[in-house]
Amino acid sequence: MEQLIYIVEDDDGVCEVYDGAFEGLYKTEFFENGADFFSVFSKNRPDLVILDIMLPDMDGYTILSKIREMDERVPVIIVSAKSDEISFVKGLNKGADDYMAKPFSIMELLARVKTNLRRANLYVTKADGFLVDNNTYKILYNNVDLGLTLKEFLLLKLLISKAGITIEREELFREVWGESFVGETRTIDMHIASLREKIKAVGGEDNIVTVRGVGYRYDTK
Amino acid sequence: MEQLIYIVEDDDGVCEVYDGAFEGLYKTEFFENGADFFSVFSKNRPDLVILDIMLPDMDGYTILSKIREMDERVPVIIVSAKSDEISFVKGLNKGADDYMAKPFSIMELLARVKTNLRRANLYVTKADGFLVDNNTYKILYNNVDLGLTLKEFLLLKLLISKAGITIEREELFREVWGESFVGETRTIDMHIASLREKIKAVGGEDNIVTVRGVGYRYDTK
DNA sequence: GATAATTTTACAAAGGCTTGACATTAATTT
DNA sequence: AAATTAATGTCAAGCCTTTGTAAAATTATC
Repeated sequence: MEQLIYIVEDDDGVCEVYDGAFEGLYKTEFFENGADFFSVFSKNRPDLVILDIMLPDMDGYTILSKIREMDERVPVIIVSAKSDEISFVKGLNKGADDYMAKPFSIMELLARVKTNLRRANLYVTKADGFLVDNNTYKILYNNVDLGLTLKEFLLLKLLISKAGITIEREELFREVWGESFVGETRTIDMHIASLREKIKAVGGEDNIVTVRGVGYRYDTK
Repeated sequence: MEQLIYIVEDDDGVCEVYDGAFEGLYKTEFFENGADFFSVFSKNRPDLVILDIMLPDMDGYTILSKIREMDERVPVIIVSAKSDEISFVKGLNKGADDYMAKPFSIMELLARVKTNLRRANLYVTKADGFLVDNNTYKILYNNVDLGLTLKEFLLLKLLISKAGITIEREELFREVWGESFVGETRTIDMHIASLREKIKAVGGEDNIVTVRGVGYRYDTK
């Protein structure tokens, strides 16, 4: 699975550097400004974001906060010409995963991207045989497509990405449905049930654990 | 919940810097060399490791690899006086989560530690042979799952977290049940009883002390 | 309008929690 | 020291909440 990187950067020269560095390694998409970025990001999630903190239309930190509202986990590397600590610390506090000061070397860039991808994918790759493809919205188990619907995909992806951690029903609702928990309904259970069924259908074990009174958790073997 | 950081560093001056930076924030333990470190690490796991890559007895990368063999998840920040990229890339490839070049600032150090702890999501506390895992809602005693229900989990967690302090029945009720104390009932006693039973079942002592007329207290050995 | 996806409804099954009666123990009074 | 009182320990029955499941109803998609 080729990994996708979104790059928010308005300087063409710098974009070319990225392009050269990532060629053949990762798929990239470039965005000149925050608005362009979010029009795509809201629909499709990359595996990593490289974010220039100095942009024309929107403050980089605002973008970062918005990203974190929409996606808690996608790795964000912020890039800045300012090498002062204030912006560095500020970025990390706002939920950035890493920081690079311009100018940076190709090696440093590649190493940082690699580490951050490794980190983000740690759970996924560890999740015994599952492969989550955010581009196609498919999840494969031992290379067999589970044939999930959108809600099922989001739900299982969330569970797998937080493998080992129990996710409260309220949070599941918020993350998958984007709403706050609404009263009593069997919706979540329904989707869990079909996930279990579909996983079993391709020979997978049922590693989705019910935590009574709390929520669900995906447990690795 | 205080988090524990292991620091492998042979330079006393640098150790003092860490000490000052982390004071009151995190609990720290220092190790001068790899052998010392592993003698402790094999028995007790910290929440994060800071590893100097230049050590007298063992190559830092060897230590890193050994850590990763033993623990896939604990965040490791490598620190090096060499600011060259080779060691940086090498460390990241060997499974380090972050990298800092000496000299680094306190702010940078704290920010990196914070981010890495956040990411690790290690929400686990250890005390007195107990391991409270908020991710799975399990409490282990000597690595054996007590098999607690939710209420039992919350109750024991509360008792352990306030070890040595007697907690009034009213407070127990409020914290675990989320309500104020309602008249006379044997509910709390029941749960205490099953806790004692379950702890005994895995060979633990009964360290839950009844304080007549007040409440209960967990006493550390 | 047909098909697929999602939510709702209704009910069953499980599991956990509470209750009340009674036993036991500790503190207090006589 | 015995008696009294109050608080806690214990047990099992039953209730209540939560979850599982199937099917129907609704909503979205093409």
